[in-house]
Amino acid sequence: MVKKKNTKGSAKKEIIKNSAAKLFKEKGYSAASMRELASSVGVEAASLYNHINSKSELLHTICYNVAERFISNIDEVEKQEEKAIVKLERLLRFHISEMLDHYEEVYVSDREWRQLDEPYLDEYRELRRDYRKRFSAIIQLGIDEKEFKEIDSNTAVMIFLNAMGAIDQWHRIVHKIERLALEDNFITLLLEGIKK
Amino acid sequence: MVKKKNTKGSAKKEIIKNSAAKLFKEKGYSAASMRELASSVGVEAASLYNHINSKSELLHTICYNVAERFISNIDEVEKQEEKAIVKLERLLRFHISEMLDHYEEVYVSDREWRQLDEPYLDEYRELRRDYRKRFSAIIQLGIDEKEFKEIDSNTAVMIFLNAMGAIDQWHRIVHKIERLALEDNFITLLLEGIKK
DNA sequence: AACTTAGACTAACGTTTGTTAGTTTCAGAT
DNA sequence: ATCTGAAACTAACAAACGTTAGTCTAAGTT
Repeated sequence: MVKKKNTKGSAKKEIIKNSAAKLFKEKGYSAASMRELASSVGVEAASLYNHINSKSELLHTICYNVAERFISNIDEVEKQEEKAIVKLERLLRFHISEMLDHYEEVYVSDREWRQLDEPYLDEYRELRRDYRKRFSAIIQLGIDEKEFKEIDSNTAVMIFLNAMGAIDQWHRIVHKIERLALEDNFITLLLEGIKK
Repeated sequence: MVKKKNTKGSAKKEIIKNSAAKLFKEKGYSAASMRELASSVGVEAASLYNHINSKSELLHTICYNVAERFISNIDEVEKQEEKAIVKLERLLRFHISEMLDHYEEVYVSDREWRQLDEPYLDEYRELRRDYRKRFSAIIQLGIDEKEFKEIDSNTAVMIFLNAMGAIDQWHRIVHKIERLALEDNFITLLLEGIKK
C-alpha cells in the first residue's frame, strides 16, 4: 500500500511549516528536533512524514519562499524609472515590512540558510550574492548621479541588509511604538546617512 | 590514575578554542561535531577531553570572552566626560575593530549564544539586555542634549548593533578596501544619520 | 636506569537523531 | 453496511552524537 503525498496546500502542512519556522527561529535549525516539532504540532514525529518529505525540505521551503519575494521585489524596483533615492527607500521599506509581516520565516532564512544541503546551498549562496549585487548597483547609481555621498557601495549594502537583522527584539518593540513610526525611524537613520 | 586538567593557558587549548570558533562560525554550534573539531585540530575526538571539559564549555568561553571586552569598553566610555556623539563614535569604532580583530569569536558569540545552557543562557541574556540599555542611554543623552535627531533610541541601538553583524562578507571586503576606509564608511553612514 | 606524566590512542557507552515500515482509526463516499 | 484513503499511531532502524574508561607512547626528571 503506497501512500500519496500531499503536493498541494493542505491545512496541516501549512501548520507544520509555520511551527517549523517558529521552532527553527527559537532553537536554530540543527538544534531543533523533529520530535520537538511534532509535539508542538500535537502529533507523533513519524506522523509528520505523512505531510512532508524531510526536515531539510522544511528549511528549503522557508528559504526559497523568502528569497522569491525579495527577488521579485527588486525586479520591480529596478524596472521603475525613478531616482536612486526613491529606489533605495522602496527597497528598505520592503525589507522592513517583510520582517514585520513574515517575522519567523525571514529570520530563519537569514540565519539558517547555511544549513541547506547541496546543491541548494550553493544555489542559495548565488541568489544572495546576486541580490547584493543588484542592491549595490542601485546605490552606485545614486553615487554616480551625485545623490549619495561617495561611500563604498558594498559596505553600504551590508550595513543596510544587516541593520534589518534585529527582528528579534523588534517584535517586542513594535507593540510599544507604532509600526509606521518604526519604519520612519529606520528610514531616517539609514537614508539620511547616505544622502549628500 | 587521575588526570589533572590544564587550567592555565596551554598552547593546545588555545588551538582548540580557535579551531572551535572557526568551526562554530562556519557550521553553527549545533551542527558542528566534536569529531569534526578534533580532525581540524589533527587529533581524535576523545583526545580533546585532555584539554577541555565539554563542548558547551567552548561556547561558554567564546561568548563570555567577547562579552567581557564589550562591557569593559562601555565602562570606559561611560566614564569619559564627553559629548554623546563622541561616546557614540567610540562605541561604534570599538565594535568595528573588535570585528576585524576577533572575527570568528565575535560572530559566534552574536549568533550562537542562544545555544548556551542554563544558567548561563539566562545570565548572558541579561548581559546583552544590560549592554543595550547602556548603549541606548548614551543615545538618549544625545537626543536630550539636542545633538541627535528625535528618533527612538532603542531602535537606533538595534540598528547600530545589527549593522555590525555583516562580518561575514567584510572579511572578504577588508582586503579590497582599506581598514580605515571601511571604518570611515561605517561611521559616516551610521553617524550622519543620527546627527541633527 | 627507573619513574612520572601529559597527551595521544582505541573501544565503547548511552542518547538522540531523522526516518521507515507496518498497523490502526475513523470520517466520508458508495 | 461496506469500502476507501488520509492521517494518526507504535516500533524500530542505522547513524551520529558527546563523552568516559582504560591503555600506550614518548619526552622530561630524578
